[in-house]
Amino acid sequence: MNLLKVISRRFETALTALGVDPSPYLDMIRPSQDPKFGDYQANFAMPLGKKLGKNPREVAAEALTHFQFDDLLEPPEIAGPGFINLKVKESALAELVQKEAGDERLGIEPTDVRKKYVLDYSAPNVAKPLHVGHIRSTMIGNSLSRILRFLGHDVVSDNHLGDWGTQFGMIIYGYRNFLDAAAYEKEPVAELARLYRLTRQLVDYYKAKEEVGSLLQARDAAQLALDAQKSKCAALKQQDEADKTKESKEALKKANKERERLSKELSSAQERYDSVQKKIAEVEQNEDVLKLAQGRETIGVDVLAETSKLHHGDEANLALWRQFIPQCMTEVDKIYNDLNVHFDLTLGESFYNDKLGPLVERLKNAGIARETEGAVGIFLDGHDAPMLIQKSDGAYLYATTDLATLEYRRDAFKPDAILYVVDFRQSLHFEQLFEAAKYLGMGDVQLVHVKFGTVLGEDGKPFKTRAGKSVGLRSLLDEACSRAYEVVKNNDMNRAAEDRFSEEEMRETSKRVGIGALVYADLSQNRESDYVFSYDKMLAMNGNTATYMQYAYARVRSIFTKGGVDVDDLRRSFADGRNKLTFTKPEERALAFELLQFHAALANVERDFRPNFLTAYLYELANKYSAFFEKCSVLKAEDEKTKASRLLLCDLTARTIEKGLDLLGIQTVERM
RNA sequence: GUCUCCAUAGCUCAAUUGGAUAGAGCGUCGGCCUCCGAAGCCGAAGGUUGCAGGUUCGAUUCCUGUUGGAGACGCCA
Repeated sequence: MNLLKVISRRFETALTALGVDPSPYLDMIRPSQDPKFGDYQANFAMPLGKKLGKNPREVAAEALTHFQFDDLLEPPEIAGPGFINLKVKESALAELVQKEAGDERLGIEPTDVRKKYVLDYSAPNVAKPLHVGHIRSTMIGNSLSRILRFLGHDVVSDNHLGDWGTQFGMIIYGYRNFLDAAAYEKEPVAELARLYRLTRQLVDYYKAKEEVGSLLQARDAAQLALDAQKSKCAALKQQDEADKTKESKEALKKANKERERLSKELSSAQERYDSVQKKIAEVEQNEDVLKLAQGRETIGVDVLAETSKLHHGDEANLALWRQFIPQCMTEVDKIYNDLNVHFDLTLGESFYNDKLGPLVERLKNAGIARETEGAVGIFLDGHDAPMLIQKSDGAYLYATTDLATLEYRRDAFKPDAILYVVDFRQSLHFEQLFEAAKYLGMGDVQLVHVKFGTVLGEDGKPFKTRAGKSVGLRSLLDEACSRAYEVVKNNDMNRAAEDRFSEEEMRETSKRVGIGALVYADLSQNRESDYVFSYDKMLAMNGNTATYMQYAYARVRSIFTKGGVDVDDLRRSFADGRNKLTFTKPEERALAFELLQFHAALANVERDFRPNFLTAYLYELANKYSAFFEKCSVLKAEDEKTKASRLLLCDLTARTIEKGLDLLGIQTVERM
């Protein structure tokens, strides 16, 4: 039940009766930010008063004469410049909450504007291990998929794997040249990862050797420029001290700014130089690797050749590729399993391989794409550079696959909307892609780049460990579980011996708690902002965390266990009128009202594709429950009626938390 | 050089899209377990929302300028 919607509809009637078009004003009815202003507030009287040239308070009063409220609300109050404060009647509130408690779907009716969504998320490059950066796309997409489904939409989730790029050229090259057959026999995934890293290292090595000279020159040039600017600044400073005019001051300021810019340029040139030096040193200081490097000056083009052969249907390379893919996927799938992530489809880039050539031909023939400097591109309105869809060597690009994917999805699923849960740095690419989609006649499909920010290290740069390697998702998950294990075990020690967890229960519990914390930490962030990675923050277990909600849930469950409550009978007793929800303390009412806001929270998520509206709601709910828990004894309530009433609030709270967490991909535990 | 995004408490982040006194967590300080689970609760301190203008009944939110940070910008994905 979305109470706000009901109230909105009634105001729609009231405003229409006033003779105004209600549509722009209905959004101005919203939950109050402060309980002293009631439960909801309507803010339309001020702009409306302005428009009608009347006193806003009068407008409010007039609207209220047409507003039917007495079954739902206390008499509305007009406050301040013309705010209308609304408070839900206790009897109505009790009735609504009872209804939700008796409903499988917690009172949330499936939407009446059912849409078909294609949801594109996760999309890792399967040749490489997943790292911390992959968690955002994966978890945001996964929770959106669950939420949209629950709201009644049709969702096709598709994992657009990177299974066809240069990385496979690397692995194939590595396999042909560096394979340790015994290791491959024993642990194929680890060996493939090693081959990838080694080949990559050697490619980088020769590239670095090629670049090192010019990078050194660039650094020296930057140094010279900076030195020159420094003396210029010194001269200008002397000048200024002598003249002390406005002009001399300006000139000095400008020169100093330029000096700062040059200084930054120098450090970035230095950084680039150091980075290639390091790559060279890493190879040359390791005898074994150096030996492998010798005589492979052409490894860069050789790797590309392997990739190209694969793309052009070379049987030997295709056979290797078919052998590698499932091996690469075992580890990825294991992580998906741990994270409670599912896909309806997994159509990687390779799936579109044979569609690329014909697509480019069609676009050329239709005059949408044309040749430019040997390559083929689509020239788009509002963009200087064309979107290239074929390289001058004939190879296809990212954009080509994306266009082919777009067409395939249009034809296969006929979606109303396609959502791409992808890093914000690809904004421009999607702008171009969506623009190009119009040329393909897809103007009626809603295309959304659900963008998210970068995971940063403590230095404010995209996250890397000190060794320069990104934190693997596997080790992050393991760390999450082991930290949770400590806490769970510590708590368990305080229990009576006969109540303690078995080792297996302990492991399962700490897995749910640890991974829940990790997932929640990501989803509770506004997806558009970058965030700084920290183990302590990602794996925290108090405050606004999944653990807090899981804890609230476990406390409810423990009341039911301890009280020997038959939940089914409890629910029935309200349905058949034996019991009735009543509020004797303010904490009960506050909790009941919060329970009613679940639908609105999900609607907010749907509007902006932002799961953090749901986490914020769950936190608020668990918070209200904690206050209720402190102030209202359940099992030792004053009388049986109050006890039953409170038990129902507990039951609905637990179910709402469980459902809410489930929609985020997080599991609950009965005890923790 | 062009374009995009960001700037909120000591730190990390919110703020239901323009609403009333800007909220949490962590950290700091002080209270609360003979009482359904203290992974909790209650309270205190902490803010010129980067800066300067503008729009209006009302601005963290919209506009202009400015400073600082991040990112993207035809043959990578």
